Amino acid sequence: MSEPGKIPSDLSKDRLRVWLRMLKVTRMIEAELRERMRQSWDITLPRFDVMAALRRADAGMKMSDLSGVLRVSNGNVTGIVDRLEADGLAERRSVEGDRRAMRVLLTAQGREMFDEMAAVHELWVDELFSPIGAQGLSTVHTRLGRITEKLEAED
Amino acid sequence: MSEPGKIPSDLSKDRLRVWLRMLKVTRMIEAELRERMRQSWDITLPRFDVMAALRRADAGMKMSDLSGVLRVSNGNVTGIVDRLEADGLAERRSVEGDRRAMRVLLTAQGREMFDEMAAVHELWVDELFSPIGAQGLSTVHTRLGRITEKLEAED
DNA sequence: TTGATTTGTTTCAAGTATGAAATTTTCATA
DNA sequence: TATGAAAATTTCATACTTGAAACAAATCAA
Repeated sequence: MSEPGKIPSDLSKDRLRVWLRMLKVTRMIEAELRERMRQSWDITLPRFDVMAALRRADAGMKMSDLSGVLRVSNGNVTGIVDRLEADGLAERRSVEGDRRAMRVLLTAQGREMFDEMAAVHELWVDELFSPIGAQGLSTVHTRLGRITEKLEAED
Repeated sequence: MSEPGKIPSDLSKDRLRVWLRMLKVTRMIEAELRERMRQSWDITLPRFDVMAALRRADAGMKMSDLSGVLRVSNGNVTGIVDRLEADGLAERRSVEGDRRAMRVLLTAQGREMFDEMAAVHELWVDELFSPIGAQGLSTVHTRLGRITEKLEAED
C-alpha cells in the first residue's frame, strides 16, 4: 500500500482495496467453516450462529433480540428457529406478562451439541488465522473496532 | 488484546475474537451498502458484484470464470446473470469453438450504469472506512493477505 | 473410432435473506 | 375507557445461495 510514487492523499483507493480484500477473506473463511460444519455435523452456519447466541443466554432470548444481535431480519430468524425447533435443538416458550413475545432457548440436546461444536470451531478458526500473530491480531482488532464504533454511533 | 495479566500463548481466543469482529464489521458494511444501493438504484449487492467483474473484462467472461472469481456456486451465477439479462444490463453470447460455454458481457447500458454506481460506491466505502488511516490500512491489508495466501495455497 | 472421463452450464430442492404487509398484543393518553 | 400508536412476531413475495443431479459437448485413451 502507498507505494513510493503514489500520492498519499488518495486513501480512497486504498480503502476500497482493503474492503475488497476483507470481503474476500471473510467469504473464503465462511465457505471453509460452512463446509466443515456440514461435513462434521450436517449443520449450517446460520443455525450455528443462532445457537451461539442462545448458548450465552440462560433465560433465552426474544426473537427480536436474536435478530438484533445477529443483525438479520425478523422473518429470517423465524425460519431458522423453526428448523432448530423441528430438530429438537431449540424451543419457544411464552413470555409471562407479554403474550406477543416469545422466549427462545436451547434444549439440553442443543446445549450439548453446541458445546461440542464450539470447541472444534475454535480450533478451526485458530488454524485459519494462524498466519496472524499476537501483534497483528491486536492491530486488526482495534482498527476494525473503530469502524463498528462509527457505524453504531450513527443509529 | 493480550492484556497484562493474560497468558500470551492463548492466541486461540484472540483469533476467535478477531474473526467474530471481522464478521460483524463485514456484515454491517454489507448491510449499509446494500441499503444504499437499493435506495439509489434499486440494485442488489450480488448484481453489483457480477457487474464489477464483467466491467473489467472487455471480451466478457465465461459463467465458470464468473463463479470462480466471485467464489459462488455455478448455479448461483446462472440466476443472477438471468436477471441482469432480463434488465438489459448484461447479455450472453456463444463462445466460438466451444458450444458448451457462454460468454457474458455487460451491455452499453450496463457499462454506463456500473460506472455511475462504482464512483459513488467508492465514496461510500471511503466514508465507511474513514476511521482507518493509511497506517492501519496497510497493516490490515497485509495481515489479511497472509490469510488468503494460506487458503489459496491449500487448493 | 469408441468409450470413458472431464468440462461448462443449467436445473432442482432446500435453506437463507430481505423488506413490506398483516396480526396480535401492549401501552399511553385523552 | 376508548383509541391510536408502538412493539413483537409471523407471513409473504422475491431474490440469493448451496450442493447435487442432469445434460450436452469436448477431450482423452485404448
